[in-house]
Amino acid sequence: MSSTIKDVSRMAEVSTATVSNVITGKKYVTPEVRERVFSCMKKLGYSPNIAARALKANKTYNIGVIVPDITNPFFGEILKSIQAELSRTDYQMIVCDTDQKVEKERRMLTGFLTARQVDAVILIAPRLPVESFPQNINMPIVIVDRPPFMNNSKLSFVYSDNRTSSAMIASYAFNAGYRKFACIAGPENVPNANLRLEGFTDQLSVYGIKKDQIVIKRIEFTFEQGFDAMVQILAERKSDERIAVFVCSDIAAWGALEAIKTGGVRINESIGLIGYDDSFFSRLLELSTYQTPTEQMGSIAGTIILKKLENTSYDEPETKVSGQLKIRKTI
Amino acid sequence: MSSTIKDVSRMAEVSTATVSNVITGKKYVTPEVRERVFSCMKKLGYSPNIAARALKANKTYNIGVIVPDITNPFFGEILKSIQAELSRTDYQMIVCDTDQKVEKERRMLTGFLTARQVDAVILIAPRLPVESFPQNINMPIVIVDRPPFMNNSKLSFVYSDNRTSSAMIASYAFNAGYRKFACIAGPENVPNANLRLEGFTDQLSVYGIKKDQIVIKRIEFTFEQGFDAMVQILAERKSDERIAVFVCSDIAAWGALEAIKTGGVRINESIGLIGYDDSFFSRLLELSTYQTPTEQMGSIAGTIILKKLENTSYDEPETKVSGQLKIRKTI
DNA sequence: ATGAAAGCGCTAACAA
DNA sequence: TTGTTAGCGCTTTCAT
Repeated sequence: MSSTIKDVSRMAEVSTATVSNVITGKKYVTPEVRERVFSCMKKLGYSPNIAARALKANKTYNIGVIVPDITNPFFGEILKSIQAELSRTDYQMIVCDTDQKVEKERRMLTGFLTARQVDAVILIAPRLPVESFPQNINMPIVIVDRPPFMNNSKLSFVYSDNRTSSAMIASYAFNAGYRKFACIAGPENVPNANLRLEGFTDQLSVYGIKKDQIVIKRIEFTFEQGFDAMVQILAERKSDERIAVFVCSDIAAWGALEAIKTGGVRINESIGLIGYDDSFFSRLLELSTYQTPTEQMGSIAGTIILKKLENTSYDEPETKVSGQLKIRKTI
Repeated sequence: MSSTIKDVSRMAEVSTATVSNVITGKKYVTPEVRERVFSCMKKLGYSPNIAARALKANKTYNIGVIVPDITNPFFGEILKSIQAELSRTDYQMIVCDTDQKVEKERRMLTGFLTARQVDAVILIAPRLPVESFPQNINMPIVIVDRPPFMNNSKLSFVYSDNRTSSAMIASYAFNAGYRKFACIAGPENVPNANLRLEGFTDQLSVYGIKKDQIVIKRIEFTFEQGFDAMVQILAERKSDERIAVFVCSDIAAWGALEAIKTGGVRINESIGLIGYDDSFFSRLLELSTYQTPTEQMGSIAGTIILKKLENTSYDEPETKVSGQLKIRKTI
């Protein structure tokens, strides 16, 4: 066991209150006493017990962060910039990976909301349906990378307009001369995945291309499933048909790209490929994609959560950020 | 403010001790009382205050995890399997990214060791020099992906033999017909980086190739620096010289690969490239590399830390794991 | 300017 | 079987 405030007070021959005042600096203490206390703290290797403080102040200085997949650098980048923001303060992140499972997400969120182990929560790209989102929220929550879906003063959203950007993608592909389209879309329970599909197909309909003419595959956003979906598309394709494929997540687009290479099909001639997110590695693969500003999202999320924490009346329900189309070699 | 054990006890008309016994299940309580207590807990939406428990038990159920770069999927994979292990229990991870800075690492480690905010620490690929590693360690620590460097019953190491595997790489390159070699090595304060360089050059010396004939570049393990180092190697290379380049980290190898492509040099003919780690994306780039078993390391680290936590006499100072050479297209 | 003491919410030793 | 109570380490009010 290490030393307590009592040990310090005894050694410095003052009361624990005085030691506390020295530590917090909230009350004036004569310089000599302060010096004595400091030196005793050092001698004893004293440092305050966080749990005791947390109990007293009803504040843990922990922020729960729930993320779908920590090995995906897209989320890694967001996490990093959140931490960068928090590191200016005493707050730390408790990170939980849901493995892309709604059930785990629900359990973790409920845990955070009830156990008072954290002071606030940041939810990255959550999948919990609106209707089963907790109602009685007792701490600040920031939701990153998902369009606003409910109104609650505790809640803030940091997101980008996935529909508009997906429409841009459709326009680009059409203008590049493609007339046949496919979309490898995400799970139906990921709102952004639906928005991307809708933005894409709606824009194509403007060019007279009906939704039922578009090949649509629903997958989970993984490399393997992206690969498999593309294999199917290739198999169903009439020979020499030129298709623009919008894969709604880079990690799946990498899989699709691999399938194209494996299949010996010429990229950007027979098949045009465009992803979404612009995870770091897309640059290396020269994948055309839409760049979501991860760093910006993360740092805004961090800033908002800190403001909410220090000022309960702070209110910034929605922050929209935007990225840009990155055309490289695949379309 | 949410409800406390006192509220529950009042409502159920029992003492707080009884409520506590119901919760912990450590003492027998008559079924009727127990039911009554449970129903009151539910009615009040009660859940125990973690900070109070932590204070009482002197245990936080938090484990501090310090990682060099959370956006690097190599570390992401380790984190994920640590969390998978912890998720069977009540423990959670407090994740800190050091940004590859020794100073941040030191600060975070010291923080964890003193503030009693965590019950144990997992250090992933730490850079802190042996001599400045904390001496009086008061909680279990597991060090992942760094060779054992000190003896302390609180400390355990999970690592792989970087020297031997790097020697294998040298042998492979030599046997593939290369006679000119380069090594893009890591920072001098990363022990594994040195081991990789040594394993590589020592093995080459067996084939009669002296160290001063080998082109050696020291970099920080990033994409950009890998790129730059390769640009230099290419510039210094005599035309038509065939060189095998060992880049001691995949993330830098990706940069090197990019430089080779950009430079219009033929990979695996003029330049043979081999990385280290086998981060997920290396497969996509068809980079030859050495596969470090991240999942295994993470889950072993998790298991060990849990055992140490529940059984202070548990002692498993070193666990060595091994990976395998993955020869793909770049050498 | 400093100190005494209460109390944050919980658990556990001891009593009844 | 259940209750009373002390105390974990800290902060803060109220005295002095």
